[in-house]
Amino acid sequence: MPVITRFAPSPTGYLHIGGARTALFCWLFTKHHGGKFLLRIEDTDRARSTPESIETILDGMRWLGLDWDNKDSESLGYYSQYAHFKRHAEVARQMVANGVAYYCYATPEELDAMRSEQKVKGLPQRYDGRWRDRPASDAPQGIAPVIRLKAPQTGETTIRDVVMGTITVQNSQLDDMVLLRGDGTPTFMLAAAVDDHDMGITHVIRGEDHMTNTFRQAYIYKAMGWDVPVFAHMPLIHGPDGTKLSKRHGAPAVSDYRDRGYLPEAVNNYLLRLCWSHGDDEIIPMDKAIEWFDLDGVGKSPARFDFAKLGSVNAHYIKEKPDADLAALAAPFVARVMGRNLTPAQLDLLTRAMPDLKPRAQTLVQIAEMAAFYFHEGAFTLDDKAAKILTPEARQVLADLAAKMGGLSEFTTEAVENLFRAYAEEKGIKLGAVAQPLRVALSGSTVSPPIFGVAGLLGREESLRRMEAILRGA
RNA sequence: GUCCCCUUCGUCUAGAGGCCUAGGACAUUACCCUUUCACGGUAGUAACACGGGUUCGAAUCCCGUAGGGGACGCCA
Repeated sequence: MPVITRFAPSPTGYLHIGGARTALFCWLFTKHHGGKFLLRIEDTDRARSTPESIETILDGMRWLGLDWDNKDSESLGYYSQYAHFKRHAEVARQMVANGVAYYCYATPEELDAMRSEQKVKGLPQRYDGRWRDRPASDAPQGIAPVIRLKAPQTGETTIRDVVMGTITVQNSQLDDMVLLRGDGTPTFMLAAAVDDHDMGITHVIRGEDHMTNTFRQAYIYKAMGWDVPVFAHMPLIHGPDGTKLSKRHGAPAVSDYRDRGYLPEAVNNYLLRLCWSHGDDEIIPMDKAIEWFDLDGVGKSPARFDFAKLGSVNAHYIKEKPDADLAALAAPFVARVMGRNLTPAQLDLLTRAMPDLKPRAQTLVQIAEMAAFYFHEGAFTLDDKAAKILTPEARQVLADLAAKMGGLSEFTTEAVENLFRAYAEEKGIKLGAVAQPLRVALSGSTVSPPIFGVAGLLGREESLRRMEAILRGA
């Protein structure tokens, strides 16, 4: 039987990085087995679902390269749960007709009161089944009832989960959850089960926070006589402090990673290694991931998110990326730092500078910050450290060398370096004593890529302009 | 509170009863390389939550304890 999986986010905000990890595992599992990976947007909560949010999710998925297989077969480009609400309602009503679900007229206020009371008494907070066995004649006027599942109250339920193992729960722990709301829209509990069945999903891969829902959804399958899919619940990703990863931890959305200059291949690689491993392998490109990934390798314990490690993985993929590609990716970040877009000539310079920039950065943002000086116009604002370099001696060095640089027959990195080395040797001073003043003059800072290379890239005219500007400045 | 799950270096993990003096990666420390900063290289610090079993032998199996996480909505 071919594998069919789905990723089913609700469009009520951004694409959560934890959700992306689940999607990645799901996608990898599907690709590994040559199956189909479907995208379903769970937009039944009309009050909270937004089109912007859907676009954000789609964007995130595309950025990560997690393409779904139903984008051409659905009119919207994905399966919309809300579009199928009639089907969900029909199933709910059928369950009532079959005696496995019932109408409940309890108001939300009434249920709130019930839960508060349970909490005060230290009892489990569960629906108490007050309408479970009441005859239809008791139905009050003017209240739109919900439909609840008539869950079994005795015995136990066992589900087999590929990751979590065989788990059994006493049915007395289950309550009668709402399947259809008073307004006729389905709840997640119903809609997800019905859609998974209708879409032919063979493997339900989702976050561990859905674990307890599984026991209850199992009854929907049973009541409808449907085959139960294979369940696989992924451990959650926690923040550095061990609690559920959220806004509080800084970067909960996939878009945050793009904005911070992480490469999608690095994010995927990092995410892949959370709760899953392949021996001692750390750098795992997508093709290898597809080859190696399977659900039996997924661990049960949650993982904490570590930005330092993500940074190092990102640094690896940055070094690996061709200069021109990287320059194109970094250009918007450089533009952000400079406050204006790069000209084609500047993009070309950025590309040529990339070999010097790449090994020094963990993110595109860092590349941009480091590269900004190449495109700087006017005088630099020097910090204390840089200003301190410019002693009268250093100024003399710069003045001497500026004159010599003007006379260089060929203005290349090697020529400038040879010139400076010869000068340092001749004067009996360290190379640093000539290189640092040049660095400050050309980059405006005490830290930069190798400075002779910078001079070579900037060219004679611009290099001399910057040196003279520094010499003119007090 | 009730139920479910989890527990190897700071973090991600390897580990399927003897290969474990517990391996790798990130982080961290020192040194080397070096025109600054990085990259790279070398070396180091650092963990089987605790307590009982089972066994000739346990990080690996069992039980308990503690700690952590998750779920308990007309959210998904």
